[in-house]
Formats: sequence, C-alpha cells, structure tokens
Amino acid sequence: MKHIAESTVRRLSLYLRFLEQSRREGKDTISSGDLAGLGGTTSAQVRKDLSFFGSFGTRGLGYSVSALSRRIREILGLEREWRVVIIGAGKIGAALAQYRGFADRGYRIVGIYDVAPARIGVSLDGITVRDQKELEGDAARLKPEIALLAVPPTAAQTLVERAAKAGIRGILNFAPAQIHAPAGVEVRHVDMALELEILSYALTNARKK
Amino acid sequence: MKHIAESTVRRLSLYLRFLEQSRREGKDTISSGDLAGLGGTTSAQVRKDLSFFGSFGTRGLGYSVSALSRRIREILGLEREWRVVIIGAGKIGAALAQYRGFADRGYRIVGIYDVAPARIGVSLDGITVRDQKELEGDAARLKPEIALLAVPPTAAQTLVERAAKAGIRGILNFAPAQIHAPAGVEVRHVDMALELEILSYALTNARKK
DNA sequence: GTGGGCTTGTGAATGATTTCACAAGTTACA
DNA sequence: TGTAACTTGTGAAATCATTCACAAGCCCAC
Ligand SMILES: NC(=O)c1ccc[n+]([C@@H]2O[C@H](COP(=O)([O-])OP(=O)(O)OC[C@H]3O[C@@H](n4cnc5c(N)ncnc54)[C@H](O)[C@@H]3O)[C@@H](O)[C@H]2O)c1
Ligand SMILES: NC(=O)c1ccc[n+]([C@@H]2O[C@H](COP(=O)([O-])OP(=O)(O)OC[C@H]3O[C@@H](n4cnc5c(N)ncnc54)[C@H](O)[C@@H]3O)[C@@H](O)[C@H]2O)c1
Repeated sequence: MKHIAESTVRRLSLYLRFLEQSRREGKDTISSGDLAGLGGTTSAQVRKDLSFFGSFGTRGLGYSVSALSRRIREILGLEREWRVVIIGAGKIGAALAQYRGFADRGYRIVGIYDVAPARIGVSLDGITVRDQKELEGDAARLKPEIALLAVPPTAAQTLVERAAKAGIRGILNFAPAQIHAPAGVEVRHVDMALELEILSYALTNARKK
Repeated sequence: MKHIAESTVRRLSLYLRFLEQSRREGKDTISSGDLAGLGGTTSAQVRKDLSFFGSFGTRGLGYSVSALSRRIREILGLEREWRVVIIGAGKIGAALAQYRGFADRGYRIVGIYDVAPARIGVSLDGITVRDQKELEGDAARLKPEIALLAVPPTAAQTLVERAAKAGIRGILNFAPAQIHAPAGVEVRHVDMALELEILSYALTNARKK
C-alpha cells in the first residue's frame, strides 16, 4: 500500500468520532460535507482521505454511517483488543489508569509499574501496581503490546529500551524527553509543555500575522 | 511578518530544550548539525527554521547557546509570565495543577475551578479549587490569559465560550471534543485517545509499508 | 595577514499535501 | 421513463514544507 500521511490518519480518527456521534443521533448516512463541517476541514479533504483506502460511498447519497465506522475502525486497528501497560504510576499514570475512555476503545490495561515503594502495591482501578523490576518477567504472561510511559524524563530512554526488549511495539510517551526508538518500535509523544508553548507563540504573535 | 508553519514553531520549542540541556553541559556554542542530531531532523531544517526570524549564527562557529536560547524564548513568548487557570479539577486537572514543569517555564496557575461540591475547597499545590460559577467574577482580579480545560467532553464547548467572555485568549483542551473557537481565541488540543489510535494504526500496518 | 577548515544563510529544486473542478453515478419524484 | 438535485471519486493544479547545494563569512593556526 502507498504510504499514508500522518495527517490523514489523524483525521480518520476524528471522522470516526463524528460517525459515532452521528450514530447516537440516529443518522444512517452522512455526506463528506457533513463530516467536513464537524471537523474543521473541507469535503474534498474528507473524500481524498477516504479514497486512499477504497471507495465506500454512494454517489448522490453519501456514506453509510455504520459501514464507514466499521471500515475506519478496521483501518486504525480498533477491531481488536490491545494489551497495554502503564509505566510510572504517578499523577499522570494514575489518571491514565482510571480513564474509562481507553477501555471503551479496546485498550485493555494489563499491568502498571512503578519504582517507588509507596506506589507499589497500590490498586488502581482493579490493577495492582507492581515493581518495575517485574516488567520483563511479566511480559511472557501479559503479552503487552503498547506502553503508556509516564515516568520522569531522565528515566524515559532506559524504559523505552526495556519495554522494547519485553516485546512492546508501540509506546506513547508523556515525558518531555527526546527518545531514540529501537528498531521496530513506534514511539509517539504527548507533550503538553510543547503545546502550551505553541499556544503562547500564537498569543504573542496574534496581532502581526 | 510572513506566516510561520506550526511545524516550525514546534521545532523551535524543541531546539530550546536542547539548548537548555547544552547549557547545563557547559557548552557555549552549538552548530545546526548538533541541534539537528538531538532532535530527529537535518541541519538544513534547523537553519531554515531559524532564518525565518533573522540570522543569529556565526559562520564557521555556530550559534551562541545563550543568545539563541534567549532569542527563541522571545519568539515563543516565554520571556514573560503567563497567567493560567485550570478548569476541571478532576484527575487530569489535579495532575496539571501539581506539575512543576509549567511553573518552571513561566506559566503561573492563578485559579482552579470545578463544579463538584466534593472538589470545591480542596487545595492543590497551594491553590484552592473554586466554584466554576466564580470564573467570570474572578477574572477582573486574576486576569487569566490561558485556560487548561480538563472537563468532560460534553461541558467543553460551553466552558470555552465562558472562558472567552472572561478574557481568556488561549485554551489548551484535554477533552476529546470538537470545539468551535470564538473569534480571537486560540484553541489547541491534547488528545491522548487520538495519539493512541495513530499508534495502533502504525502497529497494524507496520508490515505493509 | 594568509590559507584551510567549518558553518551559516538562502535561493532553487524537490517532494508532500491540499484544493479545485468536473465526469459519473444515485436518488427522488412526477 | 425523464429530469432535477445531490454527492462521490479522482486527475490536475496550486500551495505548502523540506531538502539541496553552494557562495559568503568567520575562526584559528602559523
Ligand atoms: N501534569 C503533569 O503531571 C504532567 C504534565 C506534562 C508532562 N508530564 C510528564 O509526565 C511524566 C510523569 O509526570 P507525573 O506528574 O505523573 O510525575 P510523578 O512524579 O507523579 O510520577 C512519576 C512516577 O514515575 C515513577 N518512576 C520513576 N522512575 C521509574 C522507573 N524507573 N520505573 C518505573 N516508575 C518510575 C515514580 O516513582 C513516580 O511514581 C513526567 O515525565 C512529566 O514531566 C506531567
Ligand atoms: N487519563 C485521563 O484521565 C484522560 C485521558 C484522556 C482524556 N481525558 C479527558 O480529560 C478530561 C478530564 O478527564 P479526567 O480524567 O480528569 O476526568 P474527571 O472526571 O476526573 O474530571 C473532570 C472534572 O471536571 C469537573 N467538571 C464537570 N463539569 C464542570 C464544569 N461545568 N465546570 C467545571 N468543572 C466541571 C468534574 O467535577 C470533575 O472534577 C475529560 O474530557 C477526559 O475525556 C482524560
């Protein structure tokens, strides 16, 4: 398959949200214009995005809400369950552990790890925090595929490498640290400080333009 | 000034991190190649990014770490203090309130709001959570410029509008909700569910490519 | 002060993404 | 069946972002 731009994948994920909302509202079909209106884009963009994966619309009518939802879910890999571990049971790690939104999307938390004695043994949403030393040993049993990494920046690189050795192929990193991803492992970043700085850039330079 | 791409601003913010790290390591100058090596980019990209704002390097030598830091900080609007409120003192809101990283960068939390009686009156890092009804009334005194919005998705749009009326010009939204930004207000999103879905897309389609 | 070695700054070229524009297909309805 | 009103799917054009490539400038050693 031809390479798909990240911007396209990001929009697909948004379209899926709008489709689910439309389904809740009882709609059976939706046009590219409707989808574009809900996100901040154009109908041509929506059609182009979808066209990379085939053609699932009906001319004159639009897209079937349920069929398109199913297809996008399939493209994004959401038809299956993903086994997720959280590394770092601090403030962010605990919030992630207790967040219902992930479970609803098929991300199942199978383990939580920390290094601090005060955190080990604590139960978060039914899962007991374990010592980070057990990460590799537990992997055979838990078969984790994705890690949410919420440790201090100085610990991040080491844990990415350990996670990779434990068979984890995807990492969502919350630490503001540059990370070298081992081969075959996809690392993405949620960097709140960066977003805040982009915001203050925009506010500072709003008048100029 | 010519319009600057968001990707450029995002990289500037990263360069600033690397510069601060280099300063801690005692370096006085740094070349575009060094900066590129620390982030995942090329030296031409670094020079092009900086060239939009002027020329601060010395041929043959590179950039002065302290001068370039100062200049980027100025571009991003980090030379001043920003007055920030947190709306929604739940799990994410509380984590944000207690995070030291923001204060270190000049983002000062001046107020925290919630609607739940159980949360109102709680003290987070020295700031008492107040009733969200007071948001507008407090604004004259607190003069907030940025809001971190950590409420359920259904409440997000209303609060963006109220924040705008209270004089807030920039909003960092954590709720997975599409939001219509009032004129003159910049809204950015930190969408963890979206990032996770991009990750599972990458894992699902890793072999093909 | 001269020359060798580095590094910047920037037009021009390339590559990627978005927008345009329209033929072709579908529905609704008389 | 005919036609009016829509909407998709997609090449082509336009726009935007990155990479190339090199002249120009500076440092330093001698
Ligand atoms: N609002 C926020 O809290 C916020 C915002 C932006 C970024 N971040 C980043 O997210 C990360 C986590 O932040 P936090 O606020 O949850 O910090 P925290 O200190 O509350 O949590 C970090 C946890 O990681 C654990 N840890 C440390 N080393 C470990 C190791 N080797 N193995 C396993 N666990 C280990 C600590 O014991 C601690 O419980 C940090 O990198 C921080 O910079 C946090
Ligand atoms: N790990 C996470 O917790 C996580 C991950 C991704 C996204 N999010 C999103 O972040 C947002 C907050 O998540 P959370 O986990 O902190 O939820 P939470 O339920 O712990 O906190 C939400 C808080 O907002 C308050 N609130 C509700 N309506 C309000 C109003 N009108 N004014 C002021 N406060 C109001 C509630 O009382 C509650 O304290 C949600 O939109 C959630 O979808 C959370």
